[in-house]
Amino acid sequence: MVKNKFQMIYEQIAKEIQNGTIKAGEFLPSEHELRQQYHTSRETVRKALKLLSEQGYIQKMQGKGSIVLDMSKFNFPISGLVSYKEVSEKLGHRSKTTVISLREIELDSSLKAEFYLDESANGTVWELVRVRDIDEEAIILDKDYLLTSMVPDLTEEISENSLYEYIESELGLAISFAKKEITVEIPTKEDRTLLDLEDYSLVVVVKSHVYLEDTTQFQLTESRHRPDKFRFVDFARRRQR
Amino acid sequence: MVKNKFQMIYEQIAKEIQNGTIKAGEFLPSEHELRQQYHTSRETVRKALKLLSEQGYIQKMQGKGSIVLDMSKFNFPISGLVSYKEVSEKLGHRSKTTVISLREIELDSSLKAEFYLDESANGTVWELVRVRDIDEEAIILDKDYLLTSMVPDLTEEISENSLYEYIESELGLAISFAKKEITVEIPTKEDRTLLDLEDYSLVVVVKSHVYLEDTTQFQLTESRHRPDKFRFVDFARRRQR
DNA sequence: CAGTGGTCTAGACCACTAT
DNA sequence: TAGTGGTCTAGACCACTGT
Repeated sequence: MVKNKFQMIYEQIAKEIQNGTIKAGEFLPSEHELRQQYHTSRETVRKALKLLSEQGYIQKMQGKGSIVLDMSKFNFPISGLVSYKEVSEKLGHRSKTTVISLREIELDSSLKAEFYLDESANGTVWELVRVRDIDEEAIILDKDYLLTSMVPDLTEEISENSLYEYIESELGLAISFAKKEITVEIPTKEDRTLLDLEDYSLVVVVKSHVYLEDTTQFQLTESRHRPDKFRFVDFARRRQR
Repeated sequence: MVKNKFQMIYEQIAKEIQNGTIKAGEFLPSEHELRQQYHTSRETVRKALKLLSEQGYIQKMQGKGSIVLDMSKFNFPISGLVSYKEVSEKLGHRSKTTVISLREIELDSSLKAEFYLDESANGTVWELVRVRDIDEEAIILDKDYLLTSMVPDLTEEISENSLYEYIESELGLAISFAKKEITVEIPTKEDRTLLDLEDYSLVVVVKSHVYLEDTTQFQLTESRHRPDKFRFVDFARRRQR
């Protein structure tokens, strides 16, 4: 699957930490030892350790070694661009996705602005509206806009499964980065109609601009959550100053 | 200040991007050229570019080069562990911090759990309560808990300025990483008393567990925001699968 | 094809931590 | 002092992009 040596080492060690083969609080073998174990150079080992550190698996300490962190304290960070399907599978939620509507619409001014397109641009986007049920309650309203120029064929069936899977595996597009913005807003009529909002007077809105490897923006997602069920967890490292 | 070559290169290029010396959509010089410009090796150049890429300055494209991204689209991500003072300075907000209370309290069960301490542990923590005014309105309630064993002396004066500055510069402690959690809750009486909540029936709560380089947890922060003023922006890259 | 970035190597020297 | 991670080097080969 992945052929890079440093990715292999990363995955191997990550697995050992998840297994409990190496426990929180213990030190990894030194970079020198890992170099021998994996028959590789030190820089390659260090690339793997850098990844582990960024993902919150380990903490590197100069002069001492790399200690394994207790990731159970961090319970599943949702950061780092993961799709709803990937997250909910990890959590083992009883979730269901219903496609409310899927249609091709003309780019209007507001969409052009969101896609940073020129006002003179024209074309169409897919507008996809989905509701996520968790434990039999309609909790999340997902509104997606995708440029039809990049995703020509989209069906309700694909939308019920994972968009990302289809885009990455079938279309071969490489999703690279995103800007996410979390705000709190007053529910729209659509929110009230489609979600089980109970008495809540606000919804949490996660707006994402998603970009491909070639820096073209191809997706805009607005994820509207019932506030009591919303939870965002992030693991962040402080940059050296 | 920073002596590492790759950090210097990173800062230099970052500055040129912020200046507009290199504009969004343009390509950086190739790694080969940068190596010559900075009289260094290619791996060192690559370390700098890796950082730029992680921070959202550039996008690397194999076979083509490194293109400068339009960061104005991302307007100031707040992720990556930056203190309130650092953020509000960047934004140029008219903000004011008021210390409501600062006292030393015994660790109770709930705090021990938050600090992942054994139930048999004992000791004290600083409990610091501050209100942040933005444009003359009380918008954010910050509740901090710091282990007194690590931060023996804390004064109201320090608390009004930046805690992090004091901790890093004065105490020489190295803040390394944090877990952040964003949820939405019903306001407490304290929230209602101290904040200008208007008619809002919910507050956004950002809870952070902050760790030092040696992996000891030393701070717990609960930042409670009036929902209409809350905004969290994040730039995330998708990990290769 | 030439030019670009991606991976990997073997080795050097430095800074920090322990004993 | 020995062992650890942090930085830097010079070079090799590969994969991808454009012409």
